[in-house]
Amino acid sequence: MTPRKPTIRDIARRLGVNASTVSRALSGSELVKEETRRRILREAKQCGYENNPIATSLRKGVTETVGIVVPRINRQFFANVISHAERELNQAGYSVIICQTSERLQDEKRVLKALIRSQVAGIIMSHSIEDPDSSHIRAIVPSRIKLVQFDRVFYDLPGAKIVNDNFRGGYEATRHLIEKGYRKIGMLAGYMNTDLYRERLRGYKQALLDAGRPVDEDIIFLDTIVRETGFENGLKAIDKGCDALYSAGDFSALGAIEAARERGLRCPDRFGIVGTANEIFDALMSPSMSSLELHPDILGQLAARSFLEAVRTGGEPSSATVEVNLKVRESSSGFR
Amino acid sequence: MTPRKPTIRDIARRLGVNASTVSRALSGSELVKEETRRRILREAKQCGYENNPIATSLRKGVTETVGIVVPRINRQFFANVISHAERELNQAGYSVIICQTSERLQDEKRVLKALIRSQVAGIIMSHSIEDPDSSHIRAIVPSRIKLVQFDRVFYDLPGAKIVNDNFRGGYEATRHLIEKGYRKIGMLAGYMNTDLYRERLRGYKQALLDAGRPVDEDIIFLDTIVRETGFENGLKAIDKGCDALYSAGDFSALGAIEAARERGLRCPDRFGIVGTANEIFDALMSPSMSSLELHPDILGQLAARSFLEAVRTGGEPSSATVEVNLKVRESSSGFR
DNA sequence: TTGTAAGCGTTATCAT
DNA sequence: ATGATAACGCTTACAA
Repeated sequence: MTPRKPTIRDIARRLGVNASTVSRALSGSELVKEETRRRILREAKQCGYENNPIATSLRKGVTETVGIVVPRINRQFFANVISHAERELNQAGYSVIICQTSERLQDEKRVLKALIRSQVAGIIMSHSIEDPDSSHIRAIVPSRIKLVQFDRVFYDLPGAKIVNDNFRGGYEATRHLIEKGYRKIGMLAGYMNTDLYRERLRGYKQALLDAGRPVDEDIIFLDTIVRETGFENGLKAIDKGCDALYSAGDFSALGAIEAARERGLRCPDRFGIVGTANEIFDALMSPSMSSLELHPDILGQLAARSFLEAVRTGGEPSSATVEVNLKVRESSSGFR
Repeated sequence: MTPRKPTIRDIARRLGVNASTVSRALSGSELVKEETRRRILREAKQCGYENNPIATSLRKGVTETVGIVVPRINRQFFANVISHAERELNQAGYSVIICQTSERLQDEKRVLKALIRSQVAGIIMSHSIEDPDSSHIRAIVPSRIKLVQFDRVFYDLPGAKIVNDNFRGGYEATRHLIEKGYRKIGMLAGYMNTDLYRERLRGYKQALLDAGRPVDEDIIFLDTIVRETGFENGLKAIDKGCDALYSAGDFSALGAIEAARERGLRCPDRFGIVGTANEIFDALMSPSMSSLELHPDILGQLAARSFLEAVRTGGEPSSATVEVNLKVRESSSGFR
């Protein structure tokens, strides 16, 4: 027999005060006499009272929950962002609802609607690769909800944008390959509907220009960046005379190394490559892979803090750019 | 100016019926005249009505939410379980709140309490390594909440247990090493307060016994299984004459390979190893690492379905054991 | 088949 | 400083 959980009314009755007084005492209002407050707090603790957040939410019209929306929970990068954001938010008393879109526009709409409907206080998201633009997000997310985008962001939406310094990253990776003596450097560039890939590409081009080299659109591959396409485009790049590639992803970089092997070019002697994301396997492969290291932990933390700060101040969440850094390993150690 | 979202009362008023009728119609009750139902549904759709799940939850005393509790969100294995469980649950209309314990008992208690307080319908969890036993879970989780444990489970708790066939896994991995000609096979065994490690160890021992070999407790390392301890214990094992190890984790296996290298033993010729979990890097390393492949996707799916089925039938969620399979690669290809 | 009314547990408003 | 009261939006006996 479970005796029903005590409510503020139970406490009120036992102490001969009114429920509203108990509510005030519990929520730390100034308008309660010190002694009354003490009696209430003691009784509450004593009878194991616990606030019912659902009732509070119904009354207030908002929950202490934040939705995190990512393309895939099980991608290392996103898992790390989520992990760190979750920690921050939990510490601040927020629950976290996690949703994945599987890179599908339809799913993104669906989960956003579900989050809104359950009255989350904020949404921290990285949009799907399928999104043609931000219009559906604008249409679904009401202005009262704090919106924090990270990694893949739409600049025409309100709210915070927490991003990697992708321009800088593309620039450094490419400059590094140039310095190591590679002559014809192509790029596995990713999807141009996503800002972060456009930025990495821009960095790549700028590095070439700054080194007085031509930009050859013919060796810039605007394609998905998975292992298979990395292999295919790697072959094409090599056949077009490339002796190095900067890849906007590590898996496609992996495919490109396989392509070099397929063509009998030893990496790094005859073919250099730099990937992006510094996946665990990069350091363990042979040759080990140079890669642009991102910082999902910091992104997650900043995203969470941006939201929390906005709640505290009542203002808009604030944006940030996170530094990236190049992990130099064997795969780009120089043309010989 | 946002016009307040329509409620069932708004619909009721406009149609000249009672709110309760609208509620019934929307929840698919039989007790509504076909025509009335149609009018209500049409009006609801037309005015963009959306049910407020918070009000429903307050009324019913339970939400359509499931809590998933794991030691770390960003561990590949757990991220995969979560990802697949989330998909199943979302499809069934459930939200998913994800919590991590960082392997700490205190955090586990905290998040469990938070989930209970927010009235989740079920909890899918894998307990923390720090847990001495199941008593805190029993104390916190009320019987009305469906409990589904996976991977790391306590058998003395009610509810479902979805586990890998760890005994079989440990057995197969060890038998494989025996067949490949390794003579003295040790084990990086993990934590004995966790059933899954006990089972893998049991499998290891049984395989040795079945092959007529002695079980030497001196080369069974009951320690954490991370890269560092894998290295340290790998050194010890080698110094005790081991020429092979079965490791209950891939990272510790990695450390052990490094230990072999440190001692000048070539893997796999003079030192064989089989890891566990089939992490992505296993296939990319050199030598590539043999590993016991687990199936987090299936675990996640089964855990979610077990919960959903229990809700449907009103009964207890049902348990399952998932097959594991050995991925044979270079690191165990034979003593020479 | 539909309406009435009470209530889930909390908080905000107004009055005292 | 406290109390009374009315919501928040929905569901469910019970009545009609």
